[in-house]
Amino acid sequence: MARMPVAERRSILLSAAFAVISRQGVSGATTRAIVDEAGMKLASFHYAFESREELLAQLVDVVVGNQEVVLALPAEAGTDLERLLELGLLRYFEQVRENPLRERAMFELTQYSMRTPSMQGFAERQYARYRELAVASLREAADRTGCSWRVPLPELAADLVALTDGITLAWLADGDDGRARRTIAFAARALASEGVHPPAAAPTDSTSRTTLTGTTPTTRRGEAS
Amino acid sequence: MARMPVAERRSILLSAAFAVISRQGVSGATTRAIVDEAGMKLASFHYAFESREELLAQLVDVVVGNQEVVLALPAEAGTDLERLLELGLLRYFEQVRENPLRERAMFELTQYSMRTPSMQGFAERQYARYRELAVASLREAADRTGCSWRVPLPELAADLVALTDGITLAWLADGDDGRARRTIAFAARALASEGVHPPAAAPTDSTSRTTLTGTTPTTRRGEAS
DNA sequence: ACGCAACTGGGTCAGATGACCCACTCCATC
DNA sequence: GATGGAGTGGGTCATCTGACCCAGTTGCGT
Repeated sequence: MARMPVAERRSILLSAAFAVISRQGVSGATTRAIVDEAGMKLASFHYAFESREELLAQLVDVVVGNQEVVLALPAEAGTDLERLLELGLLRYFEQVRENPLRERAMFELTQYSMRTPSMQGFAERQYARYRELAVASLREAADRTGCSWRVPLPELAADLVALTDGITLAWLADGDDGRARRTIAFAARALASEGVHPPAAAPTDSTSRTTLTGTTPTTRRGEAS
Repeated sequence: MARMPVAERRSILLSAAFAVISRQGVSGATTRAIVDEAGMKLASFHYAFESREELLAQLVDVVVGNQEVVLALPAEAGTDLERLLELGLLRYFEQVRENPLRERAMFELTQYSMRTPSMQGFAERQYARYRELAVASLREAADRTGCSWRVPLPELAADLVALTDGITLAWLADGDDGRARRTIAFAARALASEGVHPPAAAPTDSTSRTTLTGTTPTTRRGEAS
């Protein structure tokens, strides 16, 4: 109803589309359903976007850009690496629990793009982004606990992404909180066992294992193997 | 064209529907697309099934029943637990690689059922089935290597399912074989570290850890973590 | 051979859907 | 306060879709 710049209208439509998709799936996100969700008239849709497909393509872009969590590390200093990872995963899980529809919509969009020729590459980009975020989180977790990783970080990031995906999917399917939390404990254990423990023991390498104040020591390691 | 009993017609239509879904998604599996795939006329569809929805429901049942692999243990006796698990996961992965469309269709059906009220419970049953299969595979893997599990088997099965799901999903998204194999190695390591090693060492418990011929010792343990 | 019920073909129908159109109405600017 | 274009409303149109129908055919048991 109200007059508004195209940009804002587009953005509202994108949000509305995401909302509809999370409830009805991509195929349920018809132009009419979307404008209805947005409280607009059908004509406004084609004023803002060339076509439904164009909106979907843009939505996919926005969504990849906005993706933020794979592992949500808590602010407080955790005790050891495993516990820190577990807390991070639990926090991620809480986000999923709070907003399951969001996750469903993400899976929905991924699958849609996987079988839409013109969107080839989106799924790839999405997972690249997930791993990128995972790398950052894992690096931070190691830094904070003064650990370092035995395997290349990007590789471990892929493991983390696989675990969170699997945990999320299973939880969306059966909603079993307890199981999800137990799997998270397993995931934390598994990931932490790829880390080298911090206690001021024998420095395994020639590098002079400096302070462990939590900021500087980048803990880059094992880029081979 | 040919005359055939309803049962066979139904089964052909179900296969055709699965094929269409793997290519076009559930929403692309219109009655027309399905009968086209099956080489039938539209009327035959409604002769065999009440409605499209009924076909979809039956498909979902069939598919859950046919589900077979989560971990495909090789026939030859593996060396140690980790290696055996890795080989099993690699074999599973080969199956996925050979038939990616099948996996896509499975995810598609899962998501469809998750947001279809009348099919609530399918996703749940599907994951229950996965875990059931995983339990069997893990038990066999332990038996074969004379190991036992430190955590309850059903719990470990959930971990395995999460891992295979995550690995499969990531591979479907980016098709990176190397990464999938590296994540599989990680998964094998992680799972194996929940097993108790076989070598004739000190029996940790009072139970008289009997033979390890690979059949009888059920290796049930830790039902209480 | 014959009857009849299982099965098929080629249609119809109503509703949904994406795309699009054009007369109208605001509002900012001059 | 005139005016031009950004934005809106209420349609239309072709196509797709699920459901359904009914006159015909064909194979099987008798």
